[in-house]
Amino acid sequence: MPKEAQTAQRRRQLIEATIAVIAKQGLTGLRIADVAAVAGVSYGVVNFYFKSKDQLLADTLEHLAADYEEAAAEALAAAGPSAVDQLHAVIALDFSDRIAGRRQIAAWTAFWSESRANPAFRRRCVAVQDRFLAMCRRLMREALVETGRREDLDLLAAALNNLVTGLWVELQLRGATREARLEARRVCVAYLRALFPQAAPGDVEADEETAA
Amino acid sequence: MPKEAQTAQRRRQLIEATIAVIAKQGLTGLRIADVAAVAGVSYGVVNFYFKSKDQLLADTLEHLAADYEEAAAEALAAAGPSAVDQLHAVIALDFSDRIAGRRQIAAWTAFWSESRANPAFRRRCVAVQDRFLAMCRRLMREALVETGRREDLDLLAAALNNLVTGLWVELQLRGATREARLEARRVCVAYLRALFPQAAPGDVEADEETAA
DNA sequence: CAGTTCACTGAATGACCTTTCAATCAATAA
DNA sequence: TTATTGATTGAAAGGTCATTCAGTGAACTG
Repeated sequence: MPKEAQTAQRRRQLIEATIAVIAKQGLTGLRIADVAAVAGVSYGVVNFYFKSKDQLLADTLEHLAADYEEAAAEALAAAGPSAVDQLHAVIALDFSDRIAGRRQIAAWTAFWSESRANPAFRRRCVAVQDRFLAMCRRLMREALVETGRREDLDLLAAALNNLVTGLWVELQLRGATREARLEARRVCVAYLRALFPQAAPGDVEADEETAA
Repeated sequence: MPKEAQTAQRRRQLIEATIAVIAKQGLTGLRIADVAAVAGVSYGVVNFYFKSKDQLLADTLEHLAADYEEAAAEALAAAGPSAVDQLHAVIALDFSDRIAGRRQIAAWTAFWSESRANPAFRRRCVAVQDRFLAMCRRLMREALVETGRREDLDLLAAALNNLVTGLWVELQLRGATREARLEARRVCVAYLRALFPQAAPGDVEADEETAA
C-alpha cells in the first residue's frame, strides 16, 4: 500500500474507534487512551495522526458528515425517478445500517449536544441539516406537483427533516436495533402516506436498503 | 425562611446554574467551579449539597423532567376540552419559554446524548418520552374519533412525539430564539393540520402560551 | 453573653488525562 | 549489509479538576 493511503487508512481506523468509544462511554467519557486501545495501537499514535483531541473530534464529525452526504447522493441516484420514490429512498437510507448504526447515532447526538459550545461542530451539523432540508423541500415540491399542491409545503418539509432527527434521538435512547430502525422508518412512511395518500410506496418490510 | 426550604432553594439555585453552564460550555466543559461561580457561591458548596458531580447531574435531569411533567399536566388542565385543542396546548407548551428555553434545550440534548453511557439518565429520559408518547396516542385517538379514523394512529402519534424532539435538536443547533420557537411550533401545527384538516386550531401568532 | 450548630470557604490532596518526546523498531534504499 | 526514513511506543511532564476537610463566622439557644 502506498504511504499516503496507509496514513488515510490509519486515520480512518482511529476515527472509527472514536465513534465506537463515544457510543460506549459518551463524549464526557472519551479518553485518548481508550480510542487507541479500541484501535489496537499505542496511545501515542493518536497524537501522531491528530494534532489534538479536539482535532480528532472535528475530523470524526467531518467523517460522519461526508459519509452521510455521499450516501445520500448515491441513494438518490439509485432510486426511481418519481419524487415520492426518491423520498422513500432517502428515508430508507436514514434508517439503514450503513448510516444509522448504533454507534453513528450516538456520535451524531453527541455532536449536536456539544454544538452550542463548539462553533466548528455547530457549523458542520448545520450544514448537513441545511442540505437535507433543501433536498426534502425540492422532493416534496415535486411530489406535491404530482399529487396536488399545498401552501404549507416548507413547513411540511421541515417536519420530515426534524421527524428524522427526532427518531434518531429516540433510537439513541432506546437502542438502534434492526427492529427499532424498521419501526422508525415505518413512522416516516406513515407521515409520507398521510401527506400523499394517492402515491403508493414500497413496503417497508421488503428491503433493508441493500443499495449503496 | 425555614431551614428545609432554604436547603431546597439553594439546591434549585445550583441546579439552575448547572443548566446554564451546560448550555454555555457543553457537558464536556462543565466544571463544578463554574457552576458555583454562576450561582455566586464558593465551589465547596456544590459538594456540600450534592454528594458528587454525578449526583448533581442526575438531580439536574430529575429537575428538568419533573418540571416538564408538571407543566404538561397544567397545560392539559388549562386547555379546552376537545382533543385537538389539547394537542395544540401541548405543542404550545413544548415550544414555550418556560419549557423550551435555550438553556433547557441544551441540557436535554446533553442528557440524551449521554444516555447510552449512563443508565440513570437513560431511564429518566425514556420515562419522559413514554409518558409524552402515551399522551399523544390518547389525544390523537380522540381527535381521530372526532374527525375520522385511521389505522396507522400509533405511528402518527409517534411521529408527533419525535417531531417535537427533532425540532428541539434543531433549536439547539440554530439557537432557540423566540422567533425560532414560533417557527418550530408552526411546523408542528402544519403537521396537525395535515392530519386534521377539518378541525381549525388557534393561530400560532396569537399567544406565546402565557398560561401555566 | 457563652455555647452550639451549621452553612460556607478555599487551600490542599490526589486522581486522571492530554500532550510531548526520546528511544525503538520496521521497512526500504543504497 | 548498512543507512535512512518514518511510524510506533510508552515513560514522564504538566495541567486540570473533583473531592476532602479544617477552619471561619453567622445565627440561633439557653
